[in-house]
Amino acid sequence: MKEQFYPFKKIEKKWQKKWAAERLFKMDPASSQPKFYCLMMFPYPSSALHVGHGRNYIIGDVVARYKIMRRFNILAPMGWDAFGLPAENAAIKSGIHPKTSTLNNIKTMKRQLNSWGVGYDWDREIASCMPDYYKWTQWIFLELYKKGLAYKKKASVNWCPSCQTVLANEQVVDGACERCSTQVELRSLEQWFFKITDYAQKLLDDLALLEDWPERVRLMQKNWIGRSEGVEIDFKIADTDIILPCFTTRVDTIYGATYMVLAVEHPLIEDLIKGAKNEKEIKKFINEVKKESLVERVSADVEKKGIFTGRYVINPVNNKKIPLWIANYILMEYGTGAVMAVPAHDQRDFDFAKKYDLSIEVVIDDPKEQLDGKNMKEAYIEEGQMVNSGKFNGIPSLDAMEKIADYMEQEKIGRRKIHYKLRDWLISRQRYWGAPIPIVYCDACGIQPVNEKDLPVLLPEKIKFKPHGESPLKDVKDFVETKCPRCNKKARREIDTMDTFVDSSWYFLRYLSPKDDKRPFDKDIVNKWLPVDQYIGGVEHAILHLMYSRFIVKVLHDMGHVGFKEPFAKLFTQGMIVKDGAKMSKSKGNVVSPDKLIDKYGADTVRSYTLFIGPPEKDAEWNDRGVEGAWRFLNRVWRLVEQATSDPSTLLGAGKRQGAGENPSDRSLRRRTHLTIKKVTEDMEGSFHFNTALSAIMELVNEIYKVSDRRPLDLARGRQATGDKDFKEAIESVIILLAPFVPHIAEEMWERSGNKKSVFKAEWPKHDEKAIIQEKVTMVIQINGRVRSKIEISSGATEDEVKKAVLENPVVNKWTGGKTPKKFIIVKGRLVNLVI
RNA sequence: GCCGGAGUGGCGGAACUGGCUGACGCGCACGACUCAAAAUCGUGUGAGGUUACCCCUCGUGUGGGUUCGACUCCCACCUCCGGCACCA
Repeated sequence: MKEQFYPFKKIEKKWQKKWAAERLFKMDPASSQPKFYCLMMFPYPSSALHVGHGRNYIIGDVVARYKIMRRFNILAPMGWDAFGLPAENAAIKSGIHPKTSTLNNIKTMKRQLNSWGVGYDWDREIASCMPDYYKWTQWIFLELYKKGLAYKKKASVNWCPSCQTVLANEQVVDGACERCSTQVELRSLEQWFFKITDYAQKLLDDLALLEDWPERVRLMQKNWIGRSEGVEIDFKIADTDIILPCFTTRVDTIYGATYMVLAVEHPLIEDLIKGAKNEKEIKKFINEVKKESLVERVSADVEKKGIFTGRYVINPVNNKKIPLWIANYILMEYGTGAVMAVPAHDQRDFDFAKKYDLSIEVVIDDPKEQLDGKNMKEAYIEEGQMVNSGKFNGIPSLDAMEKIADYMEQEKIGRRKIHYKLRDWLISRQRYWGAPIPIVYCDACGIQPVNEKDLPVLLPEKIKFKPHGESPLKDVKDFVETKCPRCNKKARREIDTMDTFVDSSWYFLRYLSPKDDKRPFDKDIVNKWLPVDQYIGGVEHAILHLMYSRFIVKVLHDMGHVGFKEPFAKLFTQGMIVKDGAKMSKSKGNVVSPDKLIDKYGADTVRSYTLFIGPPEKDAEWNDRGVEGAWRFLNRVWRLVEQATSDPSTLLGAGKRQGAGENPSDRSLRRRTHLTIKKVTEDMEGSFHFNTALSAIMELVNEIYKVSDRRPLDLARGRQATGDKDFKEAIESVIILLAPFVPHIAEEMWERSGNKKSVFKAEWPKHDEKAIIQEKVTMVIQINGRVRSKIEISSGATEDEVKKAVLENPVVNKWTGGKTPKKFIIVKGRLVNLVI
C-alpha cells in the first residue's frame, strides 16, 4: 500500500539538512559568476512570526533560489534589527533583560525561518544590538559629526507622559502614543539631529535613478521631501528698522497682501508687542495656542484664530502699510514663520480675513467672471490676468511670477528661494535599549566626540528600567562618569541612545564583512556588491527606513567611503496579508501561526499557498481553505512523479498504450510545456507574479494528467518509448519550475527521478519558440463585434483564405443572409470581425 | 482638501500591445470508487431566457464618448484602501 500523502516531514528535514551541509546559500567571494545581492528587510525580533511575515521571506527565497538556478553568485544574508522600544517595555513589565528576551526571540524566529525552508548565508548573520555591530553605528555617528552633519539643538519633541519617554514621530498616531494611547505632549529638549535637510535636493534628484522602485514609493518620498519654489520677500516693520522676511510660492499675488501673520513661536514677537496697549491679551492668546495639544494644532479643520499686534509692516512693492497679526495656523518650522496673507487668492487667508473683517483685494482676475473682494464666496486660487498690480497689470499671472521675482531681485527687496518640508532627523532617544551616542561633555572643552579607538561605547547591562523622564543610563555611575577625550579631566557621557533607524540605515553594508573588527565595511567589497540588486520589504518603510538609508549612503559616498550613490537598485514592496479584513495582531486575535500549518501540511504547502494567494504587491486575505488547495496540488504532482518513476504501468489505462508517434495531444503537451516555461520565466524575471506562474504550472500538470492514461514513462530508469520524450520533458519541467517555490518536494522528486545532483544545480529550461507555434489555430468570428462562431484554420492562412473559410461558415451565412459584409477585419491568428 | 492605488462570478483572483471576460484555485452540485466515510478521480458551475442542448439577451463600480471591436483608451462621477495633511 502506498502512502496516501507525500511524506513531507521526512522530506523537509532531509533537504533542509542537505542544503545546510552543501552550503547552497553560501556566497562565494572567489566566484567568477555574476553577483546578485538579494536582500530582505531585516526583522525586529518580536515574539514570533505569523504567515503574513512569512510572505516577505518566501518571496525573497523564491528570488534567491531562482537566481541560484540561473547560476548567479548570490548573497542572501539575514540579520536582526535588534534594538528597540518593545523589548525595553517588556523589561519594565516583566523584569526580563531586553538582551535576554531579544536573543530568545531571535532563536524562535530563526527556527521559524528554517522551518519555512527559506535559506540564508547564516555565516553573515548580524544583530544590531551587539557591540561588534553598534560599535560601527557609533562610528557612523562620529563621521557625520566630523562633517557637521550631526548636531545638537533645542527642539520641541513628542513626549509621552505615561511612558515617560520621547517618541519618534512615527510612534505618534493621531496625536497619541501608539502603545498606551496617552495624548502626546510637546516638550522642548536638547536633542541630537542628523542634517538630512542638507541632502534634500540630492535625495529628490536621485529618485530619478531608482527606475526599478515602485512608482508610489518614489512619489511618497518626493512628497515627503516636499520641495517648493518661491520668493522670500523682505517686509519692513513700520517705525523700526526690523526686516521681516517671509516666504511665498505665489509672488504674483504680492499686491493683494492685506495683512501679515506670524506664528505664535516667532522669536520677534516679544519685542514687537512690548508696550502694546493690549499686551496682556496678546500674551494670553499666545499661551492658549501654545497649550493646544498636538492633535489640535496639526488638524486642518481647527478654526483659525488670531490677534492683532498693533504693529504694521510695509509691502515693499507698493509701500502700503498693512497690519501685523499673530495666528494659530502659521507654522514656525516652515519658511520663516511669517506669512504674507492674500485673502483674495488663498483660502486660509480668506477664511481668516472674513472672520476678522480684514480687507480682500483682488489682484488676479478670473477670465470667466469679474471678481470683487466684497462679494467673493471663496478665494480664487487659479491663474488669471494681473490687475491692481502696478506695472504688472494686464499680463498673465504665470508670467508675472517670473517678472516680479526678477524685479525683486533687482531691487534687492526679495530673492528666489527653495523650501523643503523635510526636517532634520531627530536621532536622540531617552531610552536604554539602543546604541549610546558616542559623545562626552566636559566642563572645560564642551561637547567632545569619543575617540574612534575608544569605540564601542558599551551599553551597560546592569540597569534599572523604571522610567523617570530621562534615559535610564543616567543612573549608571560607571557609565556616566568618564574622562574628556581632549583634556582627560573628569567629564560626563551623553546618556541618550540613538534612534534604531540609524542602526538599520547601514546594515546592508555590514553583511559583506560581518566580522571585520577593523572597520565597518570593506570599501572594495561593498563597491563590488552594492547596490543591492533586489530589496524586498513592506511598504510601511517607504519613507523612513528607505529615506534614511539613502541619506547615509550619500553621506558615505561624499566622504569617499563608498563608490555608489544609492543603496538599493531594485525595490519590491509586498502587500500585507490580512485575516477577517484586518491586519494580523495578537490583540485582535486573528494571527495565523505558520507552525501549526507547517506541522499539518508541510512548509511547501504553506509556501505555495502564500505565493498563490494573489499578486505579491497587493494585500491579500488569508483563507485556511485555500491552504488545502495547495496541499492537494502538491500531492497531485507527487503522485504523478511517483507513478512515473516507480510503477509506470499505473499511468497506463490498463495497458491501453497507444503507438508512439506524433499524435496531436503530444504536440499539445509539448506546446503546453514550453508555454509554461515561458510564462514562469517571465514572471520570475519581471513582475514577481508568482500566483500566475503557479497557475501555469497547475495547467501543465492538468495537461499531463489528461494524456497520462496513454503515456507511460519510466523516468528513473530512463526507459524511453518513442514519443515519451515530450512526456519526460513535461514532468521534468514541472519539477524544475516548481523548485524555487516548493524546494523540498522538488528536490525529492528530482532525486527520485534518477538525478544525483540537487535540482538547484539543474539547468533552468529555455522555451522553444517553435514548440509554441501551432499549425492550426482557432479564430474567433465576430459579427458586429459579437462572437458568433469559431473556425479552425492553418496558422499560415492568407487573408483571402481566411475570408473564404469564414464566408463558407454556416453560422456566418445565417447572420449575413448571403449578403457581402460591409467590412472585413482580420486580426491574424486571432479573430475575424464582420460588419454587416 | 491634496497625491497615489483599486473596483471583474458565491470567494481569492486571470486576461498579451484594444481582440473569445472569468485562466488557475477555493466553494458548491452531481457522478465513479467504497459496506460506509475520508481521500482520490470525473463532470458541471456568471445571471436570465429558451429548451430543439443549438442558441439568444444581459454582464468587468456608474453615466457618457472614441472604435469594426473597450475590463483595457478619453471625459465626468460614485465607493473602498493607503499616504500626506493649515507647508504659505
